[in-house]
Amino acid sequence: MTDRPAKPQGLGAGPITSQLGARTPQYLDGLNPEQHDAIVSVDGPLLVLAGAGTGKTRVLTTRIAHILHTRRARAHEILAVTFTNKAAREMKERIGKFVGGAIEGMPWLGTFHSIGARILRRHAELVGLKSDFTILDTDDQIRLLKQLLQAENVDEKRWPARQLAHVIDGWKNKGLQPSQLSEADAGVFADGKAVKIYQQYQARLKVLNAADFGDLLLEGIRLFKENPTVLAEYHQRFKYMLVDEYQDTNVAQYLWLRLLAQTNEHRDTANVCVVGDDDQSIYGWRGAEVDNILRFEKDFPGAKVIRLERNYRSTSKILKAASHLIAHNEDRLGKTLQTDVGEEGEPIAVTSVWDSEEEARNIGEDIEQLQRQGHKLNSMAILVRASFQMREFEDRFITLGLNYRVIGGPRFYERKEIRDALAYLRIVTQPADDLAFERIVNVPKRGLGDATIRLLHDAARAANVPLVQATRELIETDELKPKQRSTLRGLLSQFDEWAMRLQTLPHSEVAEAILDESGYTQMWQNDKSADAPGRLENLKELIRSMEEFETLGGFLEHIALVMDRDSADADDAVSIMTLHAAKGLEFDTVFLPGWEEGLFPHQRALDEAGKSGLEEERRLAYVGITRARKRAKLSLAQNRRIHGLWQSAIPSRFLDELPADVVEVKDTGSSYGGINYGGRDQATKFDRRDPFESVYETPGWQRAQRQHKSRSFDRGPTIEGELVARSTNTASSSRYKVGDKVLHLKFGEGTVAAVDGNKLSIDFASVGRKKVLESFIQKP
DNA sequence: CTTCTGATAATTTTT
DNA sequence: TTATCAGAAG
Repeated sequence: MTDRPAKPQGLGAGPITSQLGARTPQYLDGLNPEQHDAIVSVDGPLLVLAGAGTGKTRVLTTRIAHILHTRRARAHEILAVTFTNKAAREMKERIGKFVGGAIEGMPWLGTFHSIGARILRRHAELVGLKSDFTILDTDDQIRLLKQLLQAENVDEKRWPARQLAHVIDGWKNKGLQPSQLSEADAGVFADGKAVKIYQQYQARLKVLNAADFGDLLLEGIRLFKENPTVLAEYHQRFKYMLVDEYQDTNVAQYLWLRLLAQTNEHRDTANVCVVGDDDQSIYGWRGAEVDNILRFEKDFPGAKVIRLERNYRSTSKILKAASHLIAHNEDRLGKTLQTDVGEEGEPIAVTSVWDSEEEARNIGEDIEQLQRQGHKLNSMAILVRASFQMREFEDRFITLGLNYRVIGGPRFYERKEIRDALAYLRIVTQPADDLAFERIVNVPKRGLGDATIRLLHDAARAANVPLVQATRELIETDELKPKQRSTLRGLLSQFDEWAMRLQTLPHSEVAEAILDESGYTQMWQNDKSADAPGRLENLKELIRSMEEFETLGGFLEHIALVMDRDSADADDAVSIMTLHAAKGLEFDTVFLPGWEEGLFPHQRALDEAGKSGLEEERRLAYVGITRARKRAKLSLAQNRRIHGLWQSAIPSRFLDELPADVVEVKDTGSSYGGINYGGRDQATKFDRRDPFESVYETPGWQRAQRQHKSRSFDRGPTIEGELVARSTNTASSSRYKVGDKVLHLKFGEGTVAAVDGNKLSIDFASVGRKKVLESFIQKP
């Protein structure tokens, strides 16, 4: 019996019942042919190329509903991976609607990391861990690496632990264990010691019974490779696999998936469906390989490819602008989005303003105006390239009394007080957790300083036991001074006491007691600083959220892996977030500020990844514009304060890449010059010049010239035929010397008082001494 | 051992 | 501009 409908459209079927095939299921109503095809093609490998706003999530969730409905597999036999918790949650909700609320049955729907952790815990002993291992976050990671660097006598100034963490993360993203690295891979870090320390780091993690984010996948790969029977178990379990945002997978994730999707004697076809959009790949810096999506057909021979190109979100003008922009990228599979909205809509507005303050003011006014016209704040969003841009908007909105909400700011669990509290919980449940112990031994202050800690460390290392164990032994000796000894003894007995209480009492209750009895709460109550009350509030919130979890372990897992922050969705508020955070969302009106060279495209992306970096930035721009349903409003500031210093900026090259006929340029009175579109007139491409001045004397031009010259000497990543403005110019020495008379755009005339590389101290006639960047001054 | 001070550095995106 | 860190003084 087949339930596959003959036609895409359903026949107005009634509610979904568990009876098979009686009618065309309702969930297949209202789909376009491609979507329908993507949903019902459940057997064999399938690649769905889903452009922005083409109903990707709908396809994914409906597909799962379809598999369930047709009884091809049961809920626990479907593996569905997403990148973010948000996406996972959304999918759960939507599937829940199809299936009628019984979502309990989708245990294998989640992020790569949460599913990786889940699998790893079941077989932890096979990779040298215990099933209750701790998941370390970046902070822990860095502190651990710091210790290892110290032990290796590496100069931390020159080779910061943070940087090493990046290097190691990079390896892990590529699926590389220390043993798979050769001398040649060591790179320059700390004179090639990186591999050695990576090895030590991994060993240390095992001792600590801990895994970092990368391990959740990397150790999973090792587990599957070394234990074919375990892998076979999952082969049997997962009848269908689905992957969201496939363009964002890194090598490790790819390997992990491929192991699970392997064909073998038990199955000759992999029912794996991946959904993605190469034009929305924006996580290359995190190790994502667009290649994965580009070579899917090779990996899975006979794979079916379906393109979703009908956009149900944006007006044709918005879509045209976005398509035109992204067409400048060379590395893409190529799609042609067509609008289904049937509305031309408003043109893309581009506003040039004097500085970032004015930008915030303008956008604030626009928002108020829209609000007066009856638009909800919830339907508007400001998407920035870098999080520091957010502050200006927040400031402005506070003075305006405009409701806003910041999405994806500092995560709840990254706050100091939360991490401290968690460390207490961790050390109680997990006595081997040295990192947690170190974090809280002297918080609040107990008179246990460096000297004492070092002693504990030495003892622990000598005996090769965790710190807590070493401490237990040390307090029985005279190694410690009496005062410290009794303090430590007291602390340890508290640990024991709390651990005991956890056996019988509810964990949230014990947690509260821990925070009180340790003096941690008191510490913040005594703190007179402005943010102390907020921190206490956060601690309360922490305890409250613990109540939702059955076990403490479950709660700790949630904290480690889930970035969920309760956002008060109920209020009407403008959203402020980064472009990265905006992926997958949509708004009627989208404000895109800061379209300036150096900020967007971001200088670092250009410096570090050259052309591919530029293309990724362009995809980011594409993502930004395609978030808009009805209105996209771009803006750029001619001056921006980067860190204390004013920098002048030139318009983003992306502005030149927009089709002139759907763009409407606005220029506020306070700026001079204008912007030029279409890029036909090269002389005015970076057009922000004083009308009385030659083009070739503008700072932007001069800077570009200088960069252009200096670049022929170093072989840093460059972009052919593009003039790349760099904000800093570390290599060359200054063109100026003390006593030179100079001219600065904002500060006017002045005299050079000191030269420090490319930074100059200048005494200005009008504003006194200021530090400025050489690139922003000129000879009068 | 703690606290204060001054200096210095660093500013993208995140599971 | 801001946060963080090291060093010196208490």
